[in-house]
Amino acid sequence: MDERKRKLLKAIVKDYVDTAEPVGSRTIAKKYDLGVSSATIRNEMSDLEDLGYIEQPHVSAGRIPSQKGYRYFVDYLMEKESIDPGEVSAINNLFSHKLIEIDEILKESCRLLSHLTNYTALVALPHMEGDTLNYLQLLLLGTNQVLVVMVTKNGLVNNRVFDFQRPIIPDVLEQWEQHLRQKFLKTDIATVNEKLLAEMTKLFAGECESPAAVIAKKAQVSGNDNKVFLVGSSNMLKQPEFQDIDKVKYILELLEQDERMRQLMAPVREGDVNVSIGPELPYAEMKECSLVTATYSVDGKIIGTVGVLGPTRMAYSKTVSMVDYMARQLSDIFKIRNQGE
Amino acid sequence: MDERKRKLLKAIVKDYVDTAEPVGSRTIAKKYDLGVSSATIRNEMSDLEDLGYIEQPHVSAGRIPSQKGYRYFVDYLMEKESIDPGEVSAINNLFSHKLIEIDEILKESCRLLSHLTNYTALVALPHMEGDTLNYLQLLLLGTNQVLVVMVTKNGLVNNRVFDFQRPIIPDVLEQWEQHLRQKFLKTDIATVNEKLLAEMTKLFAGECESPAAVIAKKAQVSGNDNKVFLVGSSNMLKQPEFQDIDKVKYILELLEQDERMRQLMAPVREGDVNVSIGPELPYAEMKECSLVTATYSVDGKIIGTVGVLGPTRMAYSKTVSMVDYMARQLSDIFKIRNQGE
DNA sequence: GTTAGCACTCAGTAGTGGAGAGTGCTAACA
DNA sequence: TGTTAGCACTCTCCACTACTGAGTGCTAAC
Repeated sequence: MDERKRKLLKAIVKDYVDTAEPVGSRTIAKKYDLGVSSATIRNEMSDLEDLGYIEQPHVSAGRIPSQKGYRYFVDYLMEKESIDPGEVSAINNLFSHKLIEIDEILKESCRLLSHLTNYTALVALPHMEGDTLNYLQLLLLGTNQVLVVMVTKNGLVNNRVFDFQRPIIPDVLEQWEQHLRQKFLKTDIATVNEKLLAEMTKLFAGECESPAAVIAKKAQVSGNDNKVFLVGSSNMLKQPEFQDIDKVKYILELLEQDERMRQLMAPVREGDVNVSIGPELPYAEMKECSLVTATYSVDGKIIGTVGVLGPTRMAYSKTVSMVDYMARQLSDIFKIRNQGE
Repeated sequence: MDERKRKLLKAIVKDYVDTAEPVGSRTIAKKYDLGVSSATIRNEMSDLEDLGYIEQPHVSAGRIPSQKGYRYFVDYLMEKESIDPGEVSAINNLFSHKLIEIDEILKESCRLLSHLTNYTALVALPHMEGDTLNYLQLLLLGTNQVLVVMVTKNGLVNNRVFDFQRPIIPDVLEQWEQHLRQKFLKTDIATVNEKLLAEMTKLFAGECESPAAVIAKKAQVSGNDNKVFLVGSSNMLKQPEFQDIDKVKYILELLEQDERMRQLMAPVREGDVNVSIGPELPYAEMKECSLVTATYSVDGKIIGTVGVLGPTRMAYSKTVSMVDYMARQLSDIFKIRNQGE
């Protein structure tokens, strides 16, 4: 790969991303100033094809970047693009204290990301690893109902209502509370979830009305571990490469499967933006898609992921900048929140 | 409309729903036992077309039902279809106490409805009209933070954390609590939301750290008023009439607009199943769609809506039964929940 | 090593000609 | 008067063909 080939590959990727049409040698010669004629470009393109960076849909068509070609572009050729000031302020606006719930902030981030990139945006919610139980209170609602309030260090509040067969004496309730507090306060959430059920069953011993399965579920501190927001799946339909209903149908069906999306958004590595191109993605249906993700974190601990899914023919540079910026902003927001508490 | 025309229209609708192909007179004569020849059917079809119940895509094609034809079918011809036992048990299974959160139940209902009908399912979450504040407690988290827990009669739990500039004295907190309880317990949520902010601002007078907008939002009992679950939009792509990307693109874009979906799911009338056919829907993009909705309620009060969106060429009978059953089951669930309290 | 020129390939498009489905009309029939 | 068989007619759909244009690879000259 000499310098000229690199320039050529870059030009091919750029043009193909812009036009969605296979790029011919004459087009390159006219539009991009490589200082050589189309014949030379033809020779170089032939080399690039032999090397596997570009391919030809059919013999009389131009070339399009291969997965390897995109990978090379993303790893070595892509220049960092600065984000449009209007777009920066749109993102900053979002975080300017108008929203309270973490959920809402993330949902709106997702919406905005989709809107700014014109692709499909995904945001995986913060998970609770490393979080601890900071507060636990049992409250009597009426005579036969107990409300359990649990608050974690990171500000996650959980409520559970338990129905009992006979009235609860406040003194007993306080005993229970003391007991549970001693056992679980300052404990990390994983341990709480592991042991709280056993403890509660022991305490409530047969007096609680709900079936065992319900109690089991109630005795868990549940967070947003499992949630993935997804906005703009209809943007897929706007891409010229997805004009085929069957192709796009499988993609959209996949997008509707929360579990799959969760796996897709599992954090890869911290700090950096990660780009997965076509066949690098774990689902065959997405072999013509690319995913750009970045993690957001607090205290160096990854707590969630933001991402953008589009066609492999994606505006990588812009998308990477955007996802990166959004992730950083989210990390900042959570830092501010945690300081406030 | 004599009996024979009715039978004919019914046959045309049935066949078109099954095959998605315009129905010809010979097809009817062969497949449906009307006791007359195709020539007679042709004459009758010509009449039905004059009356506006069916139409011809082009001169040498069969007939398809018009919006008026579907309307007549739904209002007068459709027979109530009993639901497949397997499907009934699938629905009942869903409600067999495995899920705790109302949210989860509704989300799963939506998912199931989409899965059973093969169309797009919508569930609008219960709103709080008529609900009252049943419980209010202020809890000290650390020294500078107050957790406000509010529980409504219908079991909606709300938590709000307020940050204060200086430590809060427990006695003061109790005073505040007494005051707020006197003012708002047993009050309906609308009034609470209207007046709680003013009251809190008065009490907390300048000591609270958050900006005014955040306090305002925190001083609201927020429910699920605005949420609409939507599952199975990719099912739209499976319909033969939606093989045209542009058509389906506009529909999917519409489905992504929460506000629009909220309006679509605004309850129409109680108890009954409502069917909106094509142009009867408020959005032009949906002129080839039909929506079947039913409300679910507690104590005769509508609290939410379930619905199924599909092509106008919809299996109305089955869909109506399904939506109806699901709505009734949801009403039952909420009744049981309320009795439990 | 670069370039101009040229033959060649192939997707895409427009035009053409059945084939088939379905109708409307007419005339005969019960 | 209502029903039916028959037939001409219309129009979509599909396959086939020819043409065009984009783009290549190769060769020979610079």
